[in-house]
Amino acid sequence: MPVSRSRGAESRIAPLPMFSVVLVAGGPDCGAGLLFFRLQSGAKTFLIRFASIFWWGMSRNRPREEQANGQQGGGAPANGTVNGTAAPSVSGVRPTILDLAALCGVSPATVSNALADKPNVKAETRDLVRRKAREIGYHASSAARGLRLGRSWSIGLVVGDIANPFVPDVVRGVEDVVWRERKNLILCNTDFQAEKKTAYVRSLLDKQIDGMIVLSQILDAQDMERVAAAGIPLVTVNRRAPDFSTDYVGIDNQSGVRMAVDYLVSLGHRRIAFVKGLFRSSSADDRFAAYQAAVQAHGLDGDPSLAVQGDYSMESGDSAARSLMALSQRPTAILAANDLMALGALGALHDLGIRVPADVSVVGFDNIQLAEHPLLNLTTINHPKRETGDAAARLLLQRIAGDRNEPPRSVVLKPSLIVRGTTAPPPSTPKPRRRRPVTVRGTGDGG
Amino acid sequence: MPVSRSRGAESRIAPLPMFSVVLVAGGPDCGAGLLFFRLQSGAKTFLIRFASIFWWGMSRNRPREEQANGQQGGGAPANGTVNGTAAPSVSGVRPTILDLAALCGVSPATVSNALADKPNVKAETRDLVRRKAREIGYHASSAARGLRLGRSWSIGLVVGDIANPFVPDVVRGVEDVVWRERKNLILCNTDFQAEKKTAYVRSLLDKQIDGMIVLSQILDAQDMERVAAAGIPLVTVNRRAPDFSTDYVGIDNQSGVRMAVDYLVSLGHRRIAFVKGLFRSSSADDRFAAYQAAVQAHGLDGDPSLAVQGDYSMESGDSAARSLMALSQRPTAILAANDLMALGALGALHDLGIRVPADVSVVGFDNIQLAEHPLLNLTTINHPKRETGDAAARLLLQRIAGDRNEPPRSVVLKPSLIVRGTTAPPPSTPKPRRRRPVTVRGTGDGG
DNA sequence: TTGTAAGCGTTATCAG
DNA sequence: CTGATAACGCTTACAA
Repeated sequence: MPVSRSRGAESRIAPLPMFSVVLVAGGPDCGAGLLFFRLQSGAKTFLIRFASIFWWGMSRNRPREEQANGQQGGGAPANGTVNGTAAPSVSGVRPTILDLAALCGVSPATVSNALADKPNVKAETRDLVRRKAREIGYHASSAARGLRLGRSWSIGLVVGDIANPFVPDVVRGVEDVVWRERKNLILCNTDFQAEKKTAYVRSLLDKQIDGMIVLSQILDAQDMERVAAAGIPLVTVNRRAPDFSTDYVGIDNQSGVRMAVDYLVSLGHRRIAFVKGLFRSSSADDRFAAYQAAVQAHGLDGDPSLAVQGDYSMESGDSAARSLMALSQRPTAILAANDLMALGALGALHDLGIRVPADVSVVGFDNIQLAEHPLLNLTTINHPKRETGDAAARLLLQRIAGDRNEPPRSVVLKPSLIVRGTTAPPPSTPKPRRRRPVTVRGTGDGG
Repeated sequence: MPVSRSRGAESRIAPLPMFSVVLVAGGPDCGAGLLFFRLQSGAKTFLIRFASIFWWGMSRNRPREEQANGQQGGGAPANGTVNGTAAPSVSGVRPTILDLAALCGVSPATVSNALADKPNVKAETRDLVRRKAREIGYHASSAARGLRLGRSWSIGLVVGDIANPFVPDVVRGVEDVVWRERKNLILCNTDFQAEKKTAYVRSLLDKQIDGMIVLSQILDAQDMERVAAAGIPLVTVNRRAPDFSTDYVGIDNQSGVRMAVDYLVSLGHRRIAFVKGLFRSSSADDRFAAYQAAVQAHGLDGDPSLAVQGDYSMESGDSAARSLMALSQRPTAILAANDLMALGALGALHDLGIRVPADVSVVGFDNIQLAEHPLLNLTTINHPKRETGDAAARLLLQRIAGDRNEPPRSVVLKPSLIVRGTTAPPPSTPKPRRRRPVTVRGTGDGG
């Protein structure tokens, strides 16, 4: 079927090979004559719309059984203009609102209103539009809609390293909430590189994202300013930006660490080592400060060599443990600023033939999924990861929907102590308070 | 500074509270008089542009030192139209190409060309435009550009569960490649729910994504058709869609399983159990089929009760191991279709007091990050995860850039055996072939 | 080398 | 209740 015959169309249809022509919508039962064809040629598909012809030849609400064929012969010039005569146009297969309007015999405005469930459209019309829309598979272009409305229905999620076991759980929480509003998630993995971070932020702003969540990192001042200037709501997670106050979700690191130390002390430990997290991370600072405070509060051995620097990686936990065990006066317990380092320490101790928890106790922070594996069985502080993502997303959505001038809100989640198998009284301690049975998921120590 | 004085603007500026007015760009050294102001009121920021006034009062390329103030008094009607007189317009803070054009004293077309590095623009002009663009922080709206060009510079990544430790590594690989072309990643977490999958696909299509990667799942026929009809390149990973041939990245499951079985046999095992993956997953099928083939090839005990169903979760590995150990004739080795199940099995065996590898050997598949932890130390088949993501993204980008009619390509990655501490000769076997030196520390003592 | 103008597909406004 | 129309911000023929 040489559809490409018509005059005005040739310039757009280009050299057409053999096409199979299939009626997609329209026809006797559709109220508007033969209208939509699907052209298939190999993998390529086009949708031909005779939208304009409809306007040209027929009275608006004429019901059906029109001359159901032969129309494609009529040459016609301009295309796209909804008024006068027009040629069939070949589009990249997506029907537009104009198509749908023509198909239903209403104006595009009405289609828009009908689809948006605006009150000012007759139920009958609305149903017609909806039905036809489904029929031809119409979906509004989000580019067009975004351009018009200045929104994009997507939110940017900036993470440092998605492969860090802590991160995906948070992402999961975010996704869950965001999905409920049918917004999309744009995942930005910065590798903690300033340049990549900046570039991603720019890209997100160009995309007119509705909002942004930044996980465990800070944006530099300029980026923050850009985001603020664009009026994009921002929620920071785990790490506050200095000098900028934004909505924030975090965890009470202080009380988390405190619980761990308290628990260790209750077991009888006096020399408790700490493996610090990454430099310049506020959560790392918080946790370390809390450790120091707790040590002081309990009047423990404040030997500064008990605090060693790590970087949140398993390797750093490994080497931290080795250096601690090399100390002339070993600690009897190691508290790490995250689970990965605690697991690293566990590995090192195992290697060194030091028994856990008989010789040394180990406590982590985060409670990543594998921490509960029977062979690891790590006592740790639970960081509610999914809840974190959930809260961040909620905060963001509220901010998007609501007043942007309200003061920033914070959600600080509560950590909890999860006692597993890597903690016990220190060696040669004349049994202190009774140790809880392992595997119990209690919080706080029995005391 | 009562900027809102001018006539035509009032309808848009709305009831303005106190604003602080800051000169952003323009001024004596900018070639176009005072042009850009930033209005700040509380958290809200506006950018005021006198773009049109420029057109109205001044000759085009007039250099500088114009009447540098007092312009805002002049009432002016229409705004946005580049010709005649116009009022200052208040936009949601983003300068548009028109602003930049006016600021540079050139047409928007020239700005566009300059920014796109088109050859037909004088170097001088190009540099001017670029400089000014940076100065006022101009960035093209991707909605507008996307609308015009029908692309979006984002690619959809459909995963089942981002929290599965296998997934983030693949995502990481994808992100890495995609980022190089400055495309964004839209993360779609389907929870393996058909309905969510469909909805996400639709949403992605609405967004005019440039391409799509589907990880470890299949889209139903209708979704596949939609994607194909929209002409969106699609790469499937780990799992082929039946009836649709697409670009594909996977791993040679067969040879992976074969390697594992061969290795176990070489250690002397004859009763090798298999923990199957999720029903209806092609990779699970492949791996199970490969197991069966290998068992047959080696003439091993084909006892069907040695094959138990799992679902890729740790729990299912746990219960699989328990049921296997409850058999009257126990296997001497357990091969699991993924690491999570293998780890679950490890846990169960530990619980049951069965020594690994002394009593039973365990082999996993995937080599997730924690498998190498000294306390787990799981012998496994490495699945190159990052490379998988990398390859998928490459394939996709090539397809996007290149001819979409070329036949689909497949990349099948090679697995490799990673011998760690969970494998050894079966008990009471009069030393078979020499066992490889166990490179890493043993495991399974537990306490 | 630059400018003009026509869209891309929506939705909001306002008029019927 | 429905329709015409004007944006939204950009790119790309085509014209100058």
